[in-house]
Amino acid sequence: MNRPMRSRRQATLASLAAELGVSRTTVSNAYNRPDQLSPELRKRVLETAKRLGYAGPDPVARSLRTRKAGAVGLLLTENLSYAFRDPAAVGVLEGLALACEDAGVGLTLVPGSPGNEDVAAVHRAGVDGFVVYSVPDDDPHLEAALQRPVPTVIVDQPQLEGLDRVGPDDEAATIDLANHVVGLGHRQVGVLCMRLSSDRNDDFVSLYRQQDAHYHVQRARLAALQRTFEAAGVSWESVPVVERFDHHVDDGASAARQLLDKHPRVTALICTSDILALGALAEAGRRGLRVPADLTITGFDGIGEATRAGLTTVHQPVLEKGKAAGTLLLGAGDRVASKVITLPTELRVGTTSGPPRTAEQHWFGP
Amino acid sequence: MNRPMRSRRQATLASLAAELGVSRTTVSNAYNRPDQLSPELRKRVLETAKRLGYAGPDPVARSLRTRKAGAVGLLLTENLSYAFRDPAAVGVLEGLALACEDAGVGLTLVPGSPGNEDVAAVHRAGVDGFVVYSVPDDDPHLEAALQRPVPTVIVDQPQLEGLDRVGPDDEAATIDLANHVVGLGHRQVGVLCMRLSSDRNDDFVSLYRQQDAHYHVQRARLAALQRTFEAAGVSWESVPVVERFDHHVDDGASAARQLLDKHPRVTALICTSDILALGALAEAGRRGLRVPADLTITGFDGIGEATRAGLTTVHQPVLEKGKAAGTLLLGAGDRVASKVITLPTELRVGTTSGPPRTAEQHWFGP
DNA sequence: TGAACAAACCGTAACGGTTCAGAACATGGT
DNA sequence: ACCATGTTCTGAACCGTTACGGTTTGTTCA
Repeated sequence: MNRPMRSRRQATLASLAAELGVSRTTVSNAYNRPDQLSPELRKRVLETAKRLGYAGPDPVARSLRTRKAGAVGLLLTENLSYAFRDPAAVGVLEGLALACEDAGVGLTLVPGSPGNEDVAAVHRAGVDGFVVYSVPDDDPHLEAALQRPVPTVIVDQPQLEGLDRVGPDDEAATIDLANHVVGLGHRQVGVLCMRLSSDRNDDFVSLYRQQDAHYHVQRARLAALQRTFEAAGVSWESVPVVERFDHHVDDGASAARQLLDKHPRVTALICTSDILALGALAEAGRRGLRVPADLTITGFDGIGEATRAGLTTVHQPVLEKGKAAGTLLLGAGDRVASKVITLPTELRVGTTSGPPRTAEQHWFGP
Repeated sequence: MNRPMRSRRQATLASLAAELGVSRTTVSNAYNRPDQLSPELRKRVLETAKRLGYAGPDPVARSLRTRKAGAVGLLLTENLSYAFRDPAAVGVLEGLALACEDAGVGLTLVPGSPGNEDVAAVHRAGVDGFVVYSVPDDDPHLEAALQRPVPTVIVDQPQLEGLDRVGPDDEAATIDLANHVVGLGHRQVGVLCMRLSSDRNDDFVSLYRQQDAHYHVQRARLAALQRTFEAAGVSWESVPVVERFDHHVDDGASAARQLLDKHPRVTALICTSDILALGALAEAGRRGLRVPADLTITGFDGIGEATRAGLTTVHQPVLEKGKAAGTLLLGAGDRVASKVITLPTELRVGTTSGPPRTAEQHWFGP
């Protein structure tokens, strides 16, 4: 124990009132409505409180009475590290925390009971609302949150009718990016993507698995790529897509390795996140491939390290995303219609994208 | 509003009991002690609950009665971004979140009411304990937390007698690093450090300010550097130290610029964090300085990006730090003595440190 | 037959506050 | 002397739950 021993039992508002010979109401007012009692009495109350080691009204009891928990809950995907290791996710967290701080409420990370579908923690969380960040379409925790009589806001995914949501237009953004790559002349491309479903598949991805992905964001990005490349005359079936369940830089590297080993003629690697792209970049270096001369690499998100590495990517305002989610939730009290906020994205062309290697340019020669 | 309209008033345990014609105790038992009632009745209770839109016992009321909030509070420094932008801090957060998840409790980020000393949020937080991360020696929020009748664990700083704490041995680790730099032959060094006090000073630091720093960690690191370099015959007064209030890569770059502009003959830049070092690295590149041929740069923390950049740094196990804080706090219930956990650190020599430039080696020549 | 015991359920008293409608008293205006 | 107004404080109800110590009912077994 690192606290000094107080009296036999912790002081309460009632014991304080008894000690002072005043009513509980008065003590309560001393803390919450200073104008409701004389300054002298208030001073006496506060002094006695200090003497008795009373740190003010119990937050939980107060919450019960006022029907305000003073905190919003954040539901992350089952794997916490997944969220903390990606600066894009951390950015959302920061934005949300900022919004909460502004409103003077806490932000509670609700334990996800990794792996299993134990949803009890969602029911046990003393919060005034939930922000659900990037979970699969049929996530049980989301469902549990919706059962609670508090508002819920979704960030990124899933996209559900009638629910508040904030996120970018993944499809439009990806089309932009794909057009950039197509415009450079690439026709032999490969794709590195994140987890598509809750069953692990660190391997190439079938067309079916792409379309059946449980994660809306990945599904939308892949679909947008498919659409754009097919419009450019590239058969999507011929485009190798490699998936990674985990989401570290090393996973991006190993995915790039796997893809390039099998498809060495690929001239561009489109990654659905910057983290994966950074890994791909490392792998390219390891293979002695010059970027972008030998290989174009693109990311998605626009995290700081990507900018520093000169990565061509789609930047999305993650901080604003978190903030928007927070303000949306905190202002959801008496709103009647659901609200969807679409955030702007920006294609940022860096130094990792360029025309395909000259060896292949005879395709376009005279 | 994004929730369907329930009945006139939210269902409670009592209304459910009334509807069913059983006692509240029984309904409570249906949720908390299934063995205390017949399976049929329990099923009936749960079904009726679903029909009435009752999502289970109210968490706040339950907390009041059981005297368990089911969450621990995290107190960060006044500036949230400060914490989220540094992967080292995020690592601690992740570790702590992991420990909380294991224990099935939430992790609440307590709003710090930026800048001002409004400590109310600490008193309003419904939590079973506090983790205080890296705050100045006299932080009012820490003081407020200690007043609450719940255990508190400190991470990194401050170092206070009789309080639980987890952190590395900053002094020993820094001495290791300094000896490495000294051993390479550097005698003209500069230092980039983080905020030393709550008053902003983006400038060179006086000796007095170094020793009077309100942040224990920075004070310890600077003191260790001073000790080691003076032992090597370097007058510490001649060593330029530049401070940055904020803590982004750009701040490291500008600090390096400021220092090198005034002291171009410096052969090594010791930074008290990897973030600052990464900035210094960028600035060196901008100046056309080769690292380490022209300039040695070192960091502190061992974050991922630093490793990828080949930075010479001191690695500390941030994830374990957070985890240790969590387990320490969660197990603090009936402990009687305060506990201090010192984490191991490791000097990681990368490709950014080497002997000083040859031009100056005539100092040591025959 | 009835004592013993387990299973199923219940009543009451907290848990520690906030809120609201007044009571008691003083002040000032007419 | 009377009423209106304001200040300061109080009593009781209520927030939704769980802990604790019962009671009731049914079964088993000597």
